[in-house]
Amino acid sequence: MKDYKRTLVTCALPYANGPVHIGHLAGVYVPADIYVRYLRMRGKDVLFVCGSDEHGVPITIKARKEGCTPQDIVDRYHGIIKKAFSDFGIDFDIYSRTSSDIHSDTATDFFKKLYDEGKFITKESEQYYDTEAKTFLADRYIVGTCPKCGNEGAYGDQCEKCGCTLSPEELINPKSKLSGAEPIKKATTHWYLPLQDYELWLREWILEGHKEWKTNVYGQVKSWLDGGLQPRAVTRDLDWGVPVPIEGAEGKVLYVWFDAPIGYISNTKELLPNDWEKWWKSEDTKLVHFIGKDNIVFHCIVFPSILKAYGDGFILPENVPANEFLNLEGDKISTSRNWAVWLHEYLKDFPQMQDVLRYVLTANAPETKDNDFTWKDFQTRNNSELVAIYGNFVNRAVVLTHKNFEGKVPVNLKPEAIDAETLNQIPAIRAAIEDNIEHYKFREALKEAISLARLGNKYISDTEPWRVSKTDMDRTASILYTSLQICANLAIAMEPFLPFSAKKLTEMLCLENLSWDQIGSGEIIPAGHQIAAAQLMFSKIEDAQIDVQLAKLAASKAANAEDVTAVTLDTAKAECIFEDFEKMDIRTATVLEAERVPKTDKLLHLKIDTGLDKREIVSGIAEYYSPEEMVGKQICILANLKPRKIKGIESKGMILMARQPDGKMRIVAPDERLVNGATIG
RNA sequence: GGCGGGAUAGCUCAGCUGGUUAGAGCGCAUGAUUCAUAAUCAUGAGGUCCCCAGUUCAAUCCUGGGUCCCGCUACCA
Repeated sequence: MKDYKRTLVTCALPYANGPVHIGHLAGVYVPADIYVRYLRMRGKDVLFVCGSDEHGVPITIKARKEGCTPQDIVDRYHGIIKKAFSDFGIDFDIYSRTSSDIHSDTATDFFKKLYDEGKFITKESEQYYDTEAKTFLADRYIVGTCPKCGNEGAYGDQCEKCGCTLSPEELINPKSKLSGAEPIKKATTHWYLPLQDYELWLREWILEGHKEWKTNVYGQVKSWLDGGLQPRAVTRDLDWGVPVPIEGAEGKVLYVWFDAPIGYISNTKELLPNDWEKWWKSEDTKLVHFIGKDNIVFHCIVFPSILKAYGDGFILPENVPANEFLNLEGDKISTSRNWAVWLHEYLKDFPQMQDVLRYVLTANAPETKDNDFTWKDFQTRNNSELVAIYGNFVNRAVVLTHKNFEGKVPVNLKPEAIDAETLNQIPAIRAAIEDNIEHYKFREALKEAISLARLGNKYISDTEPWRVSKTDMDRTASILYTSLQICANLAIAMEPFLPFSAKKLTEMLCLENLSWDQIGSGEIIPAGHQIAAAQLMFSKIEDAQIDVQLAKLAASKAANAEDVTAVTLDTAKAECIFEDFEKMDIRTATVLEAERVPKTDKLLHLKIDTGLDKREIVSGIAEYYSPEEMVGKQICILANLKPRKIKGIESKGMILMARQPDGKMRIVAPDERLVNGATIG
């Protein structure tokens, strides 16, 4: 392996439109923090960089909703997020923000250089434009009726009621969120980074050069590369962000995904104005990006391509250890559904128990696949691992020392073989911890570290100092001497994982300035050294505390269920006149034939008898009805809807459906058999 | 439908380039112990390694097909 002089560690910039939850912590920040703390304990030169990602459309939406400015929003969440990280011991060298001036300058410089050197291409496209507000509309700024569920408040990119993804063109009756006006299509020009130009280079760099990357990362990159890369827009029509530094580009900003990763660089610059370049432009700097799996493409394809295009010696990541996702009690974590454990709330309910969460999230980290966080597991791991194994061992050793030697580390008067045999196992454990951390396997590394405490418990059980002390104080001295050395080893080995309790342990042992290299030594604490009174590092978590958390989640779930019903039933539509209704040609019809549209999941291809004619309809009901049960069914259709081609089939009309609170669609059919073609009115 | 990831003990997960009785932690059972936050230590029970076929002297691991779960993506008038 290459010998690097320093390591630059970055964490995905959290998006400043909400607080952070356990999923963020488990996937990105805790593993990165372990890695950094480990390197620091080893005396390595490390820089740990992060910050808030503060641009982009969702923040402007939130601001509008709350009647404040985007800056107000990001100021609020930047503060909350920064505090949460600091409270959990995630000690960045700098946690800055992309709304800073230095970031704006850096991102501008990147864009300008690429622009000047002709690294972009421009494309003109038609996008929705609000003539009253005189601005182009981002997808999120367009609302209309969802074509799938009829929700009138669907956004241009997504309907939050049925959860489907949309494009603005799909919305029925699109309206601008800004002015309420009906938007018009207008041409706009944007700059694109032609990623396909970097395809060969990316292939060589990652597919050939980094086969050791995690399978999920490698696989995803390969999938993108094999699928062929497309030019990617790097600008947007928006007024919140870094302005595009070109004449005639007023009202345009850099796309948030262009500027956000540059934030790693600008934050480094902010911290080290004169010295930042060695972290970004020296071949002997090792760059590691910690991210979640949703960010793989940006960190492995887009950002490296930007750096490559920029040139000037910027280094590329040596690894991108992306984690999978953490679920909560069997369901996906969701901010909008309030299905999450928020860090600031956790600390209210479990004050001073950061390490317990750090432990559980690491022991059950989603390193190879999505994992589930359950409160029951949280409780069990705390009680039977942290309390019973780690905390208990330390407590045994310290209490016995006070009982027998007034809290002074005894002299190793009468060593026996088992002492050395026990201590001799520590170097192997240390090596395993190191190897696992260096390969980003933190779950396994933690297990090894905890095994030190297991070793200690076994040693005490085997040597029985409480019994020996009745007859042989010299031997007791050696046993406790050895036990305390194991405690000291633990204090060092656990520091990267559980820094708060490691600090407690270090204080209990009255030690300071420990370094990683001491792990394996049987002489960390000298004889005669006074240690402090025993204090508990961890305490038991009772069922009642867990029940409170489960009740909280149950309340969230109940609130959501009600919400869904309310939204489903309540979206009253605007008044219309009889003539509006009269335009609709709604009729009865009977399904003659039905089959699945090949290569789709949701579409049925139906042939129906409308009385007037026999025609074909494509309908997205395959999830709810099989072709067999559709044949012969009488249905109601909107017969004069403008035909539209779906998957190459001309669909003439639309079946009337009713959506149920659970989201499923049911056919609205006549109560009794009617003649086909009867108009409904 | 396309692509990627996953499926191994009751639970959460390891298993490197195919090779003797498939591992760990928790949980469970039994025994020991009482210094310690009813903690610890020992022993044990638990597995058709998702299914089918193939390659091989040999498959949890490789190949093909299938099923189920997660993510991205297409489709929904």
